[in-house]
Amino acid sequence: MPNLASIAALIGDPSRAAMLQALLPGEALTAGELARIAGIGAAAASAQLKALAEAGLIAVHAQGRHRYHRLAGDEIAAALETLIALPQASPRKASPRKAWPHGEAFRQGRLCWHHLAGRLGVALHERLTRDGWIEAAPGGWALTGHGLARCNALGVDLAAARRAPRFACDCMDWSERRPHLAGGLGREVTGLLLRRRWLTRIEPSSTDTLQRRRLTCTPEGARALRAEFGISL
Amino acid sequence: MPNLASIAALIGDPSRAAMLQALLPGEALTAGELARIAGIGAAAASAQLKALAEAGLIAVHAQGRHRYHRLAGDEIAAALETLIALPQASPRKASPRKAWPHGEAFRQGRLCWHHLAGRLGVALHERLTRDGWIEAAPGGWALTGHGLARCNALGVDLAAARRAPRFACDCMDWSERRPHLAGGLGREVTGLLLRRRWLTRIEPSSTDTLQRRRLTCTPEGARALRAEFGISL
DNA sequence: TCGCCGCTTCAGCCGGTTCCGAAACATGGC
DNA sequence: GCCATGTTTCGGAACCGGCTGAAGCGGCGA
Repeated sequence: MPNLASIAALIGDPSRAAMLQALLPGEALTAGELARIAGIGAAAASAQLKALAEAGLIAVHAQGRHRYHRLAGDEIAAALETLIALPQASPRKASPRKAWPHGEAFRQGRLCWHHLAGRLGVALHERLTRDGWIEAAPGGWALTGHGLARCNALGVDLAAARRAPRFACDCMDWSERRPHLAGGLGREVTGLLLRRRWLTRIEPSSTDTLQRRRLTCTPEGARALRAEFGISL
Repeated sequence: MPNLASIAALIGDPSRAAMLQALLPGEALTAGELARIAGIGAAAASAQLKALAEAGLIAVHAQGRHRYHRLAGDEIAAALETLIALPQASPRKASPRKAWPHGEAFRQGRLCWHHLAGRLGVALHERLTRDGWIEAAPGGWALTGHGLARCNALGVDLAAARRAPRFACDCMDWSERRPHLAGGLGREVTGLLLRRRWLTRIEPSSTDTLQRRRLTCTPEGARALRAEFGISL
């Protein structure tokens, strides 16, 4: 019952919130990087990261003298996005559908955890279900025979996708209010789109966490998405 | 940018979190009631409620010497539910699909803000879209001609529904991971189901916020839902 | 009009939390 | 083996935020 307060309090600290936002694109960052992002010393960052890990919000992976931190799962990322989207959703003066302050480009395509979100993500999800690539299964989605063939043809690493805690499930898209594809399959498909440069990070080096997550479609990507998935922008 | 931290901090205080949870069923409560629920004095409660109202999380309605407080919108309720559902979603030991601690009955049907959520809510949403009661519209859903006729036949107060900030939109259901119906229409339909006693609150007087939100289907309700909506449990 | 009740404001206290610096530990390169 | 780098632990100080109690305001009923 005290879950709500304890978890929200954990997210509510400015330093921890900055770290969590920095992890939203899905990359794993070291303790030092996170400390710099949050603007605090290494000692303080260490303590905060320990608290986040103990609460199960982030996962830690030690590699040599570095410790890589990443969000613990899709649900965490989705919950963070929901909270970030909240202020927009409280229309003090009954302003209907106020423009998202970070611009339409952010709405178009972005990384949520490490799968595709925004209009592109929702469109992809819709095509996969409607064209029979995936079908409902206990706890999420499973590939159909058709989907299996198409994924193999595209070069999606299905083995990696199956190693994820969940193979394929929905993740609510706050900007579109419809689900997009999450889980291992969502991650692998998104990775493929990025590797093929059908989608590109707009400002991967930006210090602004929101900007770092923005995705855009390349010209060849637009053609390929139409040919492979039937998505037209 | 500091939205995440400020909002989460607001929810993160134990007293405020208790108040917000108490408001989740959608009822409006007075400052005194909320103070008692949170276990703090009237003075402290007043300050906290002021902060929540200024942040746009709750709406206040003065009536005589009472001040009624309620959640400011569907999005707020949905975000709170997402956070409450989080701990379940962090499988420390990779336990797949651990049972929701509050039991299956909570998953079956419940109030989210003041519309129907859980398996029943998702089933209703699916029938309404699939049977052509509602169709996609800018910012949410609109009634079709068919849906209009059916709602009028059932006695749904559409005028009240249209007075809501949004007529009909999706709200993500964390337990089912599919959308259920929110907005004014969602509220009015749910109100109708409760008035007709097709659904009933299981323990409306419980002090446990979660228990107060549980809904169950009466025998006649099961028959009616099948006849009117084609929903079979 | 008076008194009751709900709520708000104000001052002051108290507790918790976060931060930094110093030191210790661990790792990897030379 | 030694040093540089990354990270954690410890102690102490400062800050912030919430709570209580008393007083003030406004509505309601007698």
